[in-house]
Amino acid sequence: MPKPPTPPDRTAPRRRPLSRDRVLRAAIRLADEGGLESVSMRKLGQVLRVEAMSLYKHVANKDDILDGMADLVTGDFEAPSGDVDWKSAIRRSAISAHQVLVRHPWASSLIESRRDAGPARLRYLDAVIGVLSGAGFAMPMVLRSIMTLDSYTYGFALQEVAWPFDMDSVPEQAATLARALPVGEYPSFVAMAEMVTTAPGGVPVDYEFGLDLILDGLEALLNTAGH
Amino acid sequence: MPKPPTPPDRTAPRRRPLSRDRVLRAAIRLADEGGLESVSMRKLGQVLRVEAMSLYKHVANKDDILDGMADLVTGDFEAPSGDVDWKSAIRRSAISAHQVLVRHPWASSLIESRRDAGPARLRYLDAVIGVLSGAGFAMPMVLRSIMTLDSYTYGFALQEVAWPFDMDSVPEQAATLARALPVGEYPSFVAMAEMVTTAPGGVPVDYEFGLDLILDGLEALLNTAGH
DNA sequence: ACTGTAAGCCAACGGTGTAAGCCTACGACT
DNA sequence: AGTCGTAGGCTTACACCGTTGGCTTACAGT
Repeated sequence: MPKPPTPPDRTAPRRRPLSRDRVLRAAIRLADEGGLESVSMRKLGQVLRVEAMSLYKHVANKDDILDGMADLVTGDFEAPSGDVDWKSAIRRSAISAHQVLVRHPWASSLIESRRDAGPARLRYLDAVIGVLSGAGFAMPMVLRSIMTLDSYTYGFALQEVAWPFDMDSVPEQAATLARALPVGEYPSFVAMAEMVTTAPGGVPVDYEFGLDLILDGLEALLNTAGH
Repeated sequence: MPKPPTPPDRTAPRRRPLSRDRVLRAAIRLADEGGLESVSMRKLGQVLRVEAMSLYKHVANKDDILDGMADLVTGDFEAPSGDVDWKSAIRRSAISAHQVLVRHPWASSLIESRRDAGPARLRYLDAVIGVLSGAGFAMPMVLRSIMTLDSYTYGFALQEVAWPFDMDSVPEQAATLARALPVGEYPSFVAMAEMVTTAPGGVPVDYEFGLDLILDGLEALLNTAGH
């Protein structure tokens, strides 16, 4: 009788083994639900139905987990394609990155604060560098462009997720905020808050505004440099 | 004999009393030296020669301390002046903010992640809003401009302080980094690294590049809107 | 002189990351 | 078939963390 590799012992539920990838994905799920500070070794072990210390067989330490999480979500960024003009390629990939970052509110600060870039980040950076230098930017300019674009993207996502009110019910919340302020102390700020409360088309907080501002500026620099 | 309000008992060294401000400044000093994660109630009490629990007489909890730290460094930002043209006023204040942020490497992520703005931040925002709307920007545009400028500034500082190598000895470090990469895997990235190692005038990572890019873009929008 | 309160101290609880060691089942090799 | 190395779990323990609650002291005001 060809016994299966493991006897089907019903008492031992035969859970599938841990792996670095399984740990990282569980960590990401935890962070998505309860924020970065709610991912701890013990809670992680709990959702994986394993003792906390067992995680260390698949992961160096918690910092390694954070590195892995950062690189995993970076892997979801859509790398710029070399098939279209540089501007729309970069635009498209930047928007995709921004979407990923708001989907994982904890990711922006995490990625930016990691010391060494993981393979996914390297691959993404490599693609961006390739597109920009292929478009005619000199290397120092490529570096500056990337710094500018990345700073804006991560900074925007960071501000967005820390925004005091969720984007849907802005008006009433901004109103109560304005009421809580010492009267007359911040007149311009209050005027701004009032605009936010009464804007007909909703609040104009769109990532693409600054993105296009930067991209147009870069394009202008590219043209005048080669004029 | 007119006894002083407290008898000069030499055995009790008569340390000067705690205060919220003293706690916050000690916390900032701790963070400057050892990073944000080295700010703990116990260490804080230690440098203030006080038991950890005594801090709670002057501070609600640790989050309150973090809020206070964020607002204290925000108070060091130079608010834009209304006496010069809007562009150089904003430019000046943005550069000052950036300088403060690199002086306190932990501050960028902290300020951006705080939910409610403190008084210093409100005052700064109020001044910026005043200058921009005074320059002729419509309110929605003011909001967009601030979002863009702030995102860039905080994002840049964040990237800058997490930069793998300290800015002085870049070349050799970039060289070893490039050597550590799987050969041929990231060709554009390696080319970039080589540029960095051999750039004659140092690495062109300047905050002002992106800043001027954004400011020029805003200026152009202002002019075409009123054409 | 009494008394209320402000501001320090102390002990303890539940949480964190992780070092060290143990145990057991599996795969490979003789 | 028997042995053994090891991968992958578990257990214990330690040092540190933020914070609750209660205690004590010293000073200010009546």
